[in-house]
Amino acid sequence: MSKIDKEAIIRAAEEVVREKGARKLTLDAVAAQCGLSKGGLLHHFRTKQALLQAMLESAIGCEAELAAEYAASGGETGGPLASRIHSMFALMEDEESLPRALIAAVAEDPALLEPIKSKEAKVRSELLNNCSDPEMALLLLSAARGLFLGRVLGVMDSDDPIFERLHKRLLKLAADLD
Amino acid sequence: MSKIDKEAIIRAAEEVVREKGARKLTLDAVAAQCGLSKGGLLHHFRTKQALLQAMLESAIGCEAELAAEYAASGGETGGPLASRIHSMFALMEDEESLPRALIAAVAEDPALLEPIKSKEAKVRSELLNNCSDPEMALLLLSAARGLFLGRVLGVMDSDDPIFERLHKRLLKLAADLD
DNA sequence: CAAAACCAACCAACTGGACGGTATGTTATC
DNA sequence: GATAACATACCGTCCAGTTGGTTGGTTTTG
Repeated sequence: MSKIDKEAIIRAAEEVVREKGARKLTLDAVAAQCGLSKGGLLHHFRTKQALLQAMLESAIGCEAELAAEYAASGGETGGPLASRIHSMFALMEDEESLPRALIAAVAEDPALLEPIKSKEAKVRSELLNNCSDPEMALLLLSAARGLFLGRVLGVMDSDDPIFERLHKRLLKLAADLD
Repeated sequence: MSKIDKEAIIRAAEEVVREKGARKLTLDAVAAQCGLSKGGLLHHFRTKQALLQAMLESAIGCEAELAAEYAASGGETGGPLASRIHSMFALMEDEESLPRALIAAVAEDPALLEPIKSKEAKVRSELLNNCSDPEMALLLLSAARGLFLGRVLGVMDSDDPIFERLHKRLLKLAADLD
Protein backbone atom coordinates (compact mmCIF):
# COMPACT_ATOMS: atom_id res chain seq x y z
CA MET A 1 0.00 0.00 0.00
CA SER A 2 1.58 3.20 -1.13
CA LYS A 3 1.27 6.38 0.82
CA ILE A 4 0.70 8.49 -2.26
CA ASP A 5 -1.79 7.05 -4.68
CA LYS A 6 -3.01 8.37 -8.00
CA GLU A 7 -6.09 9.94 -6.46
CA ALA A 8 -3.93 12.08 -4.20
CA ILE A 9 -1.89 13.24 -7.17
CA ILE A 10 -5.02 14.20 -9.06
CA ARG A 11 -6.24 16.19 -6.08
CA ALA A 12 -2.89 17.92 -5.88
CA ALA A 13 -3.09 18.81 -9.56
CA GLU A 14 -6.55 20.28 -9.04
CA GLU A 15 -5.24 22.29 -6.16
CA VAL A 16 -2.43 23.68 -8.30
CA VAL A 17 -4.90 24.75 -10.96
CA ARG A 18 -7.10 26.41 -8.36
CA GLU A 19 -4.26 28.28 -6.73
CA LYS A 20 -2.08 29.22 -9.66
CA GLY A 21 -4.18 28.89 -12.79
CA ALA A 22 -4.32 26.41 -15.60
CA ARG A 23 -1.18 27.63 -17.29
CA LYS A 24 0.89 26.95 -14.20
CA LEU A 25 -0.17 23.34 -14.04
CA THR A 26 3.32 21.92 -14.45
CA LEU A 27 4.69 18.60 -13.38
CA ASP A 28 7.05 20.32 -10.98
CA ALA A 29 4.20 22.21 -9.37
CA VAL A 30 2.09 19.09 -8.98
CA ALA A 31 5.01 17.16 -7.57
CA ALA A 32 5.71 19.90 -5.04
CA GLN A 33 2.04 20.11 -4.10
CA CYS A 34 1.85 16.46 -3.06
CA GLY A 35 5.33 16.26 -1.60
CA LEU A 36 6.80 14.14 -4.33
CA SER A 37 9.76 14.48 -6.57
CA LYS A 38 9.08 14.93 -10.25
CA GLY A 39 10.58 11.53 -10.85
CA GLY A 40 8.18 10.00 -8.36
CA LEU A 41 5.27 11.76 -10.00
CA LEU A 42 6.29 10.53 -13.41
CA HIS A 43 6.40 7.03 -12.03
CA HIS A 44 2.64 7.20 -11.52
CA PHE A 45 1.80 9.18 -14.64
CA ARG A 46 4.29 8.65 -17.39
CA THR A 47 3.35 11.83 -19.23
CA LYS A 48 1.58 15.05 -18.48
CA GLN A 49 -1.15 14.02 -20.89
CA ALA A 50 -1.77 10.91 -18.86
CA LEU A 51 -2.23 13.04 -15.78
CA LEU A 52 -4.65 15.34 -17.56
CA GLN A 53 -6.61 12.36 -18.83
CA ALA A 54 -6.85 10.97 -15.33
CA MET A 55 -8.01 14.35 -14.06
CA LEU A 56 -10.78 14.46 -16.63
CA GLU A 57 -11.86 10.91 -15.94
CA SER A 58 -11.96 11.68 -12.27
CA ALA A 59 -14.08 14.72 -12.99
CA ILE A 60 -16.47 12.72 -15.13
CA GLY A 61 -16.76 10.08 -12.45
CA CYS A 62 -17.37 12.68 -9.80
CA GLU A 63 -20.18 14.23 -11.77
CA ALA A 64 -21.78 10.88 -12.49
CA GLU A 65 -21.63 10.09 -8.81
CA LEU A 66 -23.34 13.33 -7.91
CA ALA A 67 -26.05 12.74 -10.48
CA ALA A 68 -26.68 9.20 -9.27
CA GLU A 69 -26.78 10.38 -5.68
CA TYR A 70 -29.39 12.96 -6.54
CA ALA A 71 -31.45 10.54 -8.57
CA ALA A 72 -31.45 8.10 -5.69
CA SER A 73 -32.35 10.62 -3.00
CA GLY A 74 -34.70 12.78 -5.04
CA GLY A 75 -36.62 9.72 -6.11
CA GLU A 76 -39.42 10.59 -8.46
CA THR A 77 -39.03 14.37 -8.14
CA GLY A 78 -36.72 14.48 -11.13
CA GLY A 79 -35.70 12.52 -14.17
CA PRO A 80 -32.33 12.41 -15.89
CA LEU A 81 -32.47 16.07 -16.82
CA ALA A 82 -32.96 17.20 -13.25
CA SER A 83 -30.15 14.93 -12.12
CA ARG A 84 -27.76 16.42 -14.61
CA ILE A 85 -28.70 19.94 -13.72
CA HIS A 86 -28.26 19.15 -10.08
CA SER A 87 -24.86 17.58 -10.54
CA MET A 88 -23.62 20.58 -12.46
CA PHE A 89 -24.61 22.97 -9.75
CA ALA A 90 -23.24 20.67 -7.09
CA LEU A 91 -19.91 20.58 -8.91
CA MET A 92 -19.83 24.35 -8.92
CA GLU A 93 -20.37 24.63 -5.20
CA ASP A 94 -17.96 21.97 -4.09
CA GLU A 95 -14.77 22.90 -5.74
CA GLU A 96 -14.20 24.86 -8.82
CA SER A 97 -10.77 23.31 -9.14
CA LEU A 98 -12.18 20.37 -10.97
CA PRO A 99 -13.74 22.11 -13.94
CA ARG A 100 -10.68 24.28 -14.27
CA ALA A 101 -8.84 21.12 -15.10
CA LEU A 102 -11.00 21.11 -18.17
CA ILE A 103 -9.51 24.39 -19.23
CA ALA A 104 -6.00 23.18 -18.71
CA ALA A 105 -6.80 20.09 -20.73
CA VAL A 106 -8.40 21.86 -23.65
CA ALA A 107 -5.54 24.32 -23.78
CA GLU A 108 -3.03 21.50 -23.83
CA ASP A 109 -4.79 19.32 -26.34
CA PRO A 110 -8.46 19.57 -27.35
CA ALA A 111 -8.45 15.87 -28.21
CA LEU A 112 -8.36 15.15 -24.50
CA LEU A 113 -11.99 16.18 -24.29
CA GLU A 114 -13.07 13.16 -26.29
CA PRO A 115 -14.40 11.20 -23.29
CA ILE A 116 -16.41 14.21 -22.20
CA LYS A 117 -17.74 14.61 -25.68
CA SER A 118 -18.94 11.04 -25.91
CA LYS A 119 -20.51 11.16 -22.50
CA GLU A 120 -22.30 14.36 -23.38
CA ALA A 121 -23.62 12.71 -26.53
CA LYS A 122 -24.97 9.86 -24.43
CA VAL A 123 -26.79 12.27 -22.15
CA ARG A 124 -28.26 14.05 -25.13
CA SER A 125 -29.61 10.89 -26.70
CA GLU A 126 -31.06 9.89 -23.36
CA LEU A 127 -32.93 13.15 -23.18
CA LEU A 128 -34.11 12.87 -26.75
CA ASN A 129 -35.77 9.55 -26.02
CA ASN A 130 -37.26 10.23 -22.64
CA CYS A 131 -38.68 13.72 -22.76
CA SER A 132 -41.92 15.06 -24.02
CA ASP A 133 -40.11 18.11 -25.35
CA PRO A 134 -36.53 17.15 -26.19
CA GLU A 135 -35.63 20.50 -27.66
CA MET A 136 -36.58 22.27 -24.48
CA ALA A 137 -34.70 19.69 -22.46
CA LEU A 138 -31.55 20.33 -24.45
CA LEU A 139 -31.99 24.03 -23.99
CA LEU A 140 -32.30 23.65 -20.24
CA LEU A 141 -29.23 21.44 -20.21
CA SER A 142 -27.36 24.02 -22.23
CA ALA A 143 -28.46 26.71 -19.84
CA ALA A 144 -27.01 24.75 -16.95
CA ARG A 145 -23.80 24.31 -18.82
CA GLY A 146 -23.75 27.98 -19.73
CA LEU A 147 -24.05 28.94 -16.09
CA PHE A 148 -21.48 26.34 -15.14
CA LEU A 149 -18.90 27.49 -17.64
CA GLY A 150 -19.74 31.11 -17.00
CA ARG A 151 -18.65 30.58 -13.46
CA VAL A 152 -15.64 28.49 -14.31
CA LEU A 153 -14.42 31.10 -16.73
CA GLY A 154 -15.07 33.78 -14.16
CA VAL A 155 -17.44 35.85 -16.25
CA MET A 156 -20.13 35.54 -13.60
CA ASP A 157 -19.80 36.37 -9.95
CA SER A 158 -20.08 33.24 -7.88
CA ASP A 159 -21.92 34.86 -5.01
CA ASP A 160 -24.60 36.56 -7.05
CA PRO A 161 -27.95 35.63 -5.46
CA ILE A 162 -29.45 35.32 -8.91
CA PHE A 163 -27.51 32.13 -9.23
CA GLU A 164 -29.57 30.22 -6.72
CA ARG A 165 -32.80 31.54 -8.19
CA LEU A 166 -31.80 30.40 -11.65
CA HIS A 167 -30.89 27.03 -10.23
CA LYS A 168 -34.34 26.59 -8.70
CA ARG A 169 -36.07 27.83 -11.79
CA LEU A 170 -34.14 25.40 -13.94
CA LEU A 171 -35.09 22.48 -11.74
CA LYS A 172 -38.73 23.52 -11.80
CA LEU A 173 -38.74 23.76 -15.59
CA ALA A 174 -36.98 20.41 -15.78
CA ALA A 175 -39.57 18.78 -13.56
CA ASP A 176 -42.26 19.67 -16.08
CA LEU A 177 -40.37 17.84 -18.79
CA ASP A 178 -39.05 14.66 -17.27
CA MET B 1 -0.62 52.79 -43.75
CA SER B 2 1.45 49.77 -42.89
CA LYS B 3 1.05 46.49 -44.68
CA ILE B 4 0.82 44.57 -41.47
CA ASP B 5 -1.40 46.26 -38.95
CA LYS B 6 -2.54 45.11 -35.56
CA GLU B 7 -5.74 43.68 -36.93
CA ALA B 8 -3.81 41.37 -39.23
CA ILE B 9 -1.70 40.17 -36.32
CA ILE B 10 -4.79 39.43 -34.30
CA ARG B 11 -6.22 37.44 -37.17
CA ALA B 12 -2.98 35.53 -37.44
CA ALA B 13 -3.09 34.75 -33.75
CA GLU B 14 -6.65 33.46 -34.09
CA GLU B 15 -5.54 31.30 -36.97
CA VAL B 16 -2.75 29.81 -34.89
CA VAL B 17 -5.18 28.96 -32.12
CA ARG B 18 -7.55 27.34 -34.58
CA GLU B 19 -4.87 25.30 -36.28
CA LYS B 20 -2.64 24.30 -33.42
CA GLY B 21 -4.60 24.82 -30.24
CA ALA B 22 -4.52 27.37 -27.49
CA ARG B 23 -1.39 26.03 -25.87
CA LYS B 24 0.60 26.55 -29.03
CA LEU B 25 -0.28 30.20 -29.24
CA THR B 26 3.29 31.44 -28.97
CA LEU B 27 4.83 34.63 -30.18
CA ASP B 28 7.01 32.70 -32.59
CA ALA B 29 4.00 30.93 -34.05
CA VAL B 30 2.06 34.16 -34.48
CA ALA B 31 5.02 35.88 -36.05
CA ALA B 32 5.48 33.03 -38.50
CA GLN B 33 1.78 32.99 -39.31
CA CYS B 34 1.72 36.59 -40.43
CA GLY B 35 5.14 36.55 -42.05
CA LEU B 36 6.81 38.70 -39.50
CA SER B 37 9.85 38.27 -37.32
CA LYS B 38 9.29 37.98 -33.62
CA GLY B 39 10.98 41.32 -33.16
CA GLY B 40 8.57 42.86 -35.60
CA LEU B 41 5.64 41.33 -33.83
CA LEU B 42 6.85 42.61 -30.48
CA HIS B 43 7.11 46.04 -31.98
CA HIS B 44 3.29 46.05 -32.29
CA PHE B 45 2.49 44.19 -29.10
CA ARG B 46 5.12 44.63 -26.48
CA THR B 47 4.05 41.58 -24.49
CA LYS B 48 2.08 38.43 -25.07
CA GLN B 49 -0.48 39.67 -22.59
CA ALA B 50 -1.03 42.76 -24.68
CA LEU B 51 -1.71 40.59 -27.69
CA LEU B 52 -4.18 38.46 -25.76
CA GLN B 53 -5.93 41.57 -24.50
CA ALA B 54 -6.22 42.90 -28.02
CA MET B 55 -7.60 39.58 -29.19
CA LEU B 56 -10.27 39.65 -26.52
CA GLU B 57 -11.18 43.24 -27.24
CA SER B 58 -11.45 42.44 -30.90
CA ALA B 59 -13.72 39.53 -30.06
CA ILE B 60 -15.92 41.70 -27.89
CA GLY B 61 -16.14 44.33 -30.58
CA CYS B 62 -16.97 41.76 -33.19
CA GLU B 63 -19.80 40.39 -31.13
CA ALA B 64 -21.19 43.83 -30.39
CA GLU B 65 -21.09 44.62 -34.08
CA LEU B 66 -23.01 41.49 -34.94
CA ALA B 67 -25.61 42.24 -32.29
CA ALA B 68 -26.07 45.80 -33.48
CA GLU B 69 -26.34 44.64 -37.06
CA TYR B 70 -29.07 42.21 -36.14
CA ALA B 71 -30.92 44.73 -34.04
CA ALA B 72 -30.88 47.19 -36.93
CA SER B 73 -31.99 44.72 -39.57
CA GLY B 74 -34.40 42.72 -37.45
CA GLY B 75 -36.13 45.86 -36.33
CA GLU B 76 -38.87 45.21 -33.85
CA THR B 77 -38.76 41.44 -34.15
CA GLY B 78 -36.33 41.15 -31.31
CA GLY B 79 -35.12 42.97 -28.27
CA PRO B 80 -31.67 42.93 -26.69
CA LEU B 81 -31.97 39.30 -25.73
CA ALA B 82 -32.66 38.18 -29.28
CA SER B 83 -29.77 40.29 -30.51
CA ARG B 84 -27.37 38.65 -28.11
CA ILE B 85 -28.54 35.20 -28.96
CA HIS B 86 -28.18 35.96 -32.61
CA SER B 87 -24.69 37.35 -32.26
CA MET B 88 -23.53 34.28 -30.36
CA PHE B 89 -24.78 31.95 -33.05
CA ALA B 90 -23.34 34.16 -35.75
CA LEU B 91 -19.97 34.07 -34.02
CA MET B 92 -20.11 30.30 -34.01
CA GLU B 93 -20.77 30.04 -37.71
CA ASP B 94 -18.20 32.53 -38.86
CA GLU B 95 -15.04 31.37 -37.21
CA GLU B 96 -14.55 29.39 -34.12
CA SER B 97 -11.02 30.70 -33.88
CA LEU B 98 -12.19 33.76 -32.05
CA PRO B 99 -13.73 32.16 -29.00
CA ARG B 100 -10.79 29.85 -28.72
CA ALA B 101 -8.75 32.91 -27.96
CA LEU B 102 -10.81 33.08 -24.84
CA ILE B 103 -9.47 29.72 -23.79
CA ALA B 104 -5.92 30.74 -24.43
CA ALA B 105 -6.47 33.87 -22.40
CA VAL B 106 -8.06 32.22 -19.40
CA ALA B 107 -5.33 29.59 -19.35
CA GLU B 108 -2.69 32.29 -19.43
CA ASP B 109 -4.24 34.59 -16.89
CA PRO B 110 -7.88 34.56 -15.81
CA ALA B 111 -7.65 38.26 -15.01
CA LEU B 112 -7.61 38.94 -18.73
CA LEU B 113 -11.31 38.10 -18.82
CA GLU B 114 -12.17 41.19 -16.82
CA PRO B 115 -13.49 43.18 -19.80
CA ILE B 116 -15.68 40.29 -20.83
CA LYS B 117 -16.92 39.95 -17.30
CA SER B 118 -17.93 43.58 -17.04
CA LYS B 119 -19.61 43.54 -20.40
CA GLU B 120 -21.53 40.44 -19.46
CA ALA B 121 -22.67 42.17 -16.30
CA LYS B 122 -23.92 45.07 -18.37
CA VAL B 123 -25.93 42.77 -20.60
CA ARG B 124 -27.40 41.08 -17.56
CA SER B 125 -28.52 44.30 -15.96
CA GLU B 126 -30.03 45.39 -19.24
CA LEU B 127 -32.08 42.23 -19.37
CA LEU B 128 -33.12 42.57 -15.76
CA ASN B 129 -34.62 45.98 -16.42
CA ASN B 130 -36.26 45.39 -19.75
CA CYS B 131 -37.85 41.98 -19.57
CA SER B 132 -41.11 40.80 -18.18
CA ASP B 133 -39.40 37.68 -16.92
CA PRO B 134 -35.73 38.46 -16.23
CA GLU B 135 -34.97 35.04 -14.80
CA MET B 136 -36.13 33.33 -17.94
CA ALA B 137 -34.20 35.81 -20.03
CA LEU B 138 -31.02 34.98 -18.16
CA LEU B 139 -31.68 31.30 -18.60
CA LEU B 140 -32.09 31.70 -22.32
CA LEU B 141 -28.92 33.75 -22.48
CA SER B 142 -27.13 31.06 -20.51
CA ALA B 143 -28.46 28.44 -22.86
CA ALA B 144 -27.02 30.31 -25.80
CA ARG B 145 -23.71 30.56 -24.02
CA GLY B 146 -23.86 26.90 -23.12
CA LEU B 147 -24.33 25.95 -26.75
CA PHE B 148 -21.65 28.40 -27.78
CA LEU B 149 -19.06 27.10 -25.36
CA GLY B 150 -20.13 23.53 -25.96
CA ARG B 151 -19.13 24.00 -29.53
CA VAL B 152 -15.97 25.91 -28.76
CA LEU B 153 -14.82 23.24 -26.38
CA GLY B 154 -15.69 20.61 -28.93
CA VAL B 155 -18.14 18.69 -26.77
CA MET B 156 -20.87 19.16 -29.35
CA ASP B 157 -20.72 18.33 -33.01
CA SER B 158 -20.90 21.48 -35.08
CA ASP B 159 -22.92 19.95 -37.88
CA ASP B 160 -25.63 18.40 -35.76
CA PRO B 161 -28.97 19.52 -37.25
CA ILE B 162 -30.35 19.90 -33.74
CA PHE B 163 -28.21 22.99 -33.50
CA GLU B 164 -30.25 25.00 -35.92
CA ARG B 165 -33.49 23.86 -34.35
CA LEU B 166 -32.31 24.95 -30.93
CA HIS B 167 -31.27 28.27 -32.38
CA LYS B 168 -34.74 28.90 -33.78
CA ARG B 169 -36.43 27.76 -30.63
CA LEU B 170 -34.28 30.08 -28.55
CA LEU B 171 -35.15 33.04 -30.72
CA LYS B 172 -38.84 32.20 -30.50
CA LEU B 173 -38.71 31.97 -26.73
CA ALA B 174 -36.78 35.21 -26.61
CA ALA B 175 -39.34 36.98 -28.73
CA ASP B 176 -41.99 36.24 -26.11
CA LEU B 177 -39.90 37.94 -23.46
CA ASP B 178 -38.44 41.04 -25.03
C1' DC C 1 14.83 -20.78 6.64
C1' DA C 2 17.78 -17.76 4.32
C1' DA C 3 19.92 -16.03 0.38
C1' DA C 4 18.92 -14.38 -4.12
C1' DA C 5 16.12 -12.28 -7.41
C1' DC C 6 12.70 -9.16 -8.31
C1' DC C 7 9.84 -5.16 -8.25
C1' DA C 8 7.20 -0.97 -7.23
C1' DA C 9 8.01 3.43 -5.41
C1' DC C 10 10.69 7.05 -5.16
C1' DC C 11 14.55 10.58 -5.79
C1' DA C 12 18.40 13.89 -7.55
C1' DA C 13 20.55 15.47 -11.43
C1' DC C 14 20.43 16.32 -15.91
C1' DT C 15 19.06 17.31 -21.04
C1' DG C 16 17.27 19.54 -24.81
C1' DG C 17 14.08 22.31 -26.67
C1' DA C 18 10.63 25.87 -26.41
C1' DC C 19 9.44 30.41 -25.27
C1' DG C 20 9.01 35.30 -23.61
C1' DG C 21 11.54 39.07 -23.86
C1' DT C 22 15.83 42.21 -24.86
C1' DA C 23 19.45 44.44 -27.38
C1' DT C 24 21.01 46.10 -31.37
C1' DG C 25 20.94 46.77 -35.62
C1' DT C 26 18.78 47.91 -40.70
C1' DT C 27 15.44 49.78 -43.87
C1' DA C 28 11.60 52.50 -45.27
C1' DT C 29 8.64 56.59 -44.76
C1' DC C 30 7.46 61.34 -43.98
C1' DG D 1 17.10 62.96 -40.39
C1' DA D 2 13.91 61.45 -37.21
C1' DT D 3 10.69 58.07 -36.33
C1' DA D 4 8.11 53.92 -37.29
C1' DA D 5 8.53 49.36 -38.97
C1' DC D 6 10.82 45.86 -39.29
C1' DA D 7 14.92 41.94 -38.77
C1' DT D 8 18.80 39.11 -36.31
C1' DA D 9 20.93 37.40 -32.68
C1' DC D 10 20.87 36.33 -28.23
C1' DC D 11 19.66 35.41 -23.08
C1' DG D 12 17.53 33.35 -19.06
C1' DT D 13 14.07 30.60 -17.68
C1' DC D 14 10.83 27.18 -17.63
C1' DC D 15 9.49 22.68 -18.33
C1' DA D 16 8.50 17.77 -20.04
C1' DG D 17 10.83 13.88 -20.00
C1' DT D 18 15.35 10.78 -19.22
C1' DT D 19 18.94 8.54 -16.67
C1' DG D 20 20.63 6.11 -13.26
C1' DG D 21 20.31 5.22 -9.22
C1' DT D 22 18.37 3.74 -3.84
C1' DT D 23 15.16 1.57 -0.71
C1' DG D 24 12.04 -1.44 1.29
C1' DG D 25 9.18 -5.09 0.69
C1' DT D 26 7.74 -9.50 -1.66
C1' DT D 27 8.53 -13.62 -4.04
C1' DT D 28 11.34 -17.29 -5.58
C1' DT D 29 14.64 -20.82 -4.95
C1' DG D 30 18.37 -23.86 -3.06
